[in-house]
Amino acid sequence: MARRKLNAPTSYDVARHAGVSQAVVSRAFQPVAPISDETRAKVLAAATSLGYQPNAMARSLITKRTGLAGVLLTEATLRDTPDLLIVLAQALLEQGFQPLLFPCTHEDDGGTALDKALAFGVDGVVSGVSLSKHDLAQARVRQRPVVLFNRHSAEPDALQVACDHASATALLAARLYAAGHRRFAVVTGPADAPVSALRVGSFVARLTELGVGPIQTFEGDYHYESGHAAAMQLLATPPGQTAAQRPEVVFCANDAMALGVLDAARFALMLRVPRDVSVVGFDDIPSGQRPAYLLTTVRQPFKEMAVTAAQLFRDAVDDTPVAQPRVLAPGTLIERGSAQLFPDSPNP
Amino acid sequence: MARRKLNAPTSYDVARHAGVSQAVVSRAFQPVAPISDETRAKVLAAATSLGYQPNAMARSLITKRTGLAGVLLTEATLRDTPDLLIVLAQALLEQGFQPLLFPCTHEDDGGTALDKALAFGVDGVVSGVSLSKHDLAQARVRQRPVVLFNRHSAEPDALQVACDHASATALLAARLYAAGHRRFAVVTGPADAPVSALRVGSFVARLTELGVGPIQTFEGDYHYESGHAAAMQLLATPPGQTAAQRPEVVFCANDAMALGVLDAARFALMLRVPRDVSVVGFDDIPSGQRPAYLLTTVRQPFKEMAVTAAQLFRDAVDDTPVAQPRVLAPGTLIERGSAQLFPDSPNP
DNA sequence: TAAGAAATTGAATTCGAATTCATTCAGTTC
DNA sequence: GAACTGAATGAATTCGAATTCAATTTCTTA
Repeated sequence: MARRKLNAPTSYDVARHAGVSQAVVSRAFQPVAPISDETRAKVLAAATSLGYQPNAMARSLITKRTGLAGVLLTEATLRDTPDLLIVLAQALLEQGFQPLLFPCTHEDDGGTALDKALAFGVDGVVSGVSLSKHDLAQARVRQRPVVLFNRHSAEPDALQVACDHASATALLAARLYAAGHRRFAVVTGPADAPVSALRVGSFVARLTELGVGPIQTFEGDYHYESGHAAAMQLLATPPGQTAAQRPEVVFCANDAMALGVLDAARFALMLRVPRDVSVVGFDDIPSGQRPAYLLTTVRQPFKEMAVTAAQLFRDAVDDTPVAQPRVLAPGTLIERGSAQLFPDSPNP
Repeated sequence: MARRKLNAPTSYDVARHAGVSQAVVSRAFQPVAPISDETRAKVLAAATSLGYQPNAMARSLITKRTGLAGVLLTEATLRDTPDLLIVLAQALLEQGFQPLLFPCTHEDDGGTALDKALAFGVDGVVSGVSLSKHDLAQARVRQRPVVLFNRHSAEPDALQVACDHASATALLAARLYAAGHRRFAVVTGPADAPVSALRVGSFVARLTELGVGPIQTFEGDYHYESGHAAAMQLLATPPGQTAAQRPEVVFCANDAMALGVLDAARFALMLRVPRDVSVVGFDDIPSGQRPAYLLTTVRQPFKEMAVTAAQLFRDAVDDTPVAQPRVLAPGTLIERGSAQLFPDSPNP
């Protein structure tokens, strides 16, 4: 590899310029170090006049710190909830870490991404994709903390921040049942999506507890289109069937699919929502909030979750003992117009 | 700073394990280097058995390469067009660079972000925010190439990939004029947004050429809400005015605002779109494609732009001379249902 | 078979900042 | 004024891999 010259001044250049030793230049750039105020001022002046910035690689080589936070997220997450990346990046930045992004096409790309992140020397990782026991062990050996974001690990001392999907959807199920609904359908995310399993699993479990019979299931892929397809299959009234067999409620593992269901119901199947069918999603993405949709859904407190995750991350990187290694943030049911949530409204 | 121990094996450990010198270990990890196949195999075997990965910092220190690409994007871009980040990240990854994200709250945060990126030792930067001549000069001195993405610089040899906003909106203006429209309004992005200036400027210029009189302007901020507010002001028929003075067309600098205009027109002002008013946006975001909106808009070829930008980036980092330092990608008018684009449909 | 070319190898050096440790100097204390 | 304390400083070392260059081995070729 051809050696290329960089015109960046080094600490020696600054030292010469300021008439001090290289060690003093290094000390001038540390927040607390044995150096007099006047010397530091002199050095800093020389540094700015030369346009000097400490070389990150040389520094990291000795401090074992890069100031980088590996951020592992699925492309689905990036696409559907871009706000998450924004608030997470902001929160990490606030704690002094620069986010190094590892977009994962599949849920099981986490291990590869983690390896790459460790190879880049990240101080730790915030992972919104699943990681195996083995992956986590590897990070642990390397002394790199991992904060799981909306993902779970059996390791007892794993750091994790998640929305309490299960409680929220159990509550939702109870609410819908209390409103008089008895025929339910669910649209799941991909089979390997842990969050979808949690949301749908708890929803179905609660309904089963309540004595609701078989629940139709459609396996989607988190995308709008699969929600649309799901509705066409679940809500169409085939010849020989009556509307009385149509599900009264379609619960979707995320908002993107719920919007697909809504559009299919309204524009393709000519159903009235929520009179003919109630549709509920999960996430509270912006487009669901618009008058064209008014989607009833569950909101995840991303901002708070991101801030918590970043704090956990920093504490773990600093080896500060953390009081609460697992944080569950409550989801909030957002009642808008796409679902009948009260028993008084007559049901067809 | 307390020195922390990392349990990662070094090249010396591998060397001892394989019975060779450290230099040979180093060579075993380079694609082309003076080393025999059997030695390399032996070293690689020892390396995997120890779980060795070359230390990125030590390597960068000497090669002056980190494999990092600084990615500067505004939060508005991240939020409104999350696909851009995904395709850009993928394209950079394909060229062997890991994206280091610098989210910018304001358009003029670019300089700060660039400084930080250089301090982290990125091999170069892809910037979706404006950078001053001074910023670009600094990157140049440090030998770090900058690829401007949908941003412009007066520097003759600046690398840039952009959508041809101006041509697309000029064409759009002509199409709308030809369809018989004469009363126009525009909703701009923030005053300091260069892309908005380009889109709206060219749209207005073309209309002016065609002899269209004064065009109402509303300064938005790229968000849905400001589009909604714009519509309430531009499209409401105040007492003493007639609908004949209402704009026939509202062109918005991006889709997010156009959706706000659409919703306000339909749900707040009870206007029929496109019969009462035509609404056009720019970007082609997913929600505009849905049956609930069917927004007529201009699509940017993000995928192609991202791939081109990543190739430019790699060539620049490798000092490969680039044939075409400035690439303009054409925007495509996507005709859906929110605008009357043909003269034959009668105008009120 | 000897001389020369080509391919491998390893010892030593390098990258640039942080840190250790010995040294110097100013300021106290008795 | 001697002995001591604490703060500031600089020379030397360190981090871990890549590279240089001289040394060695192997392969050609006349």
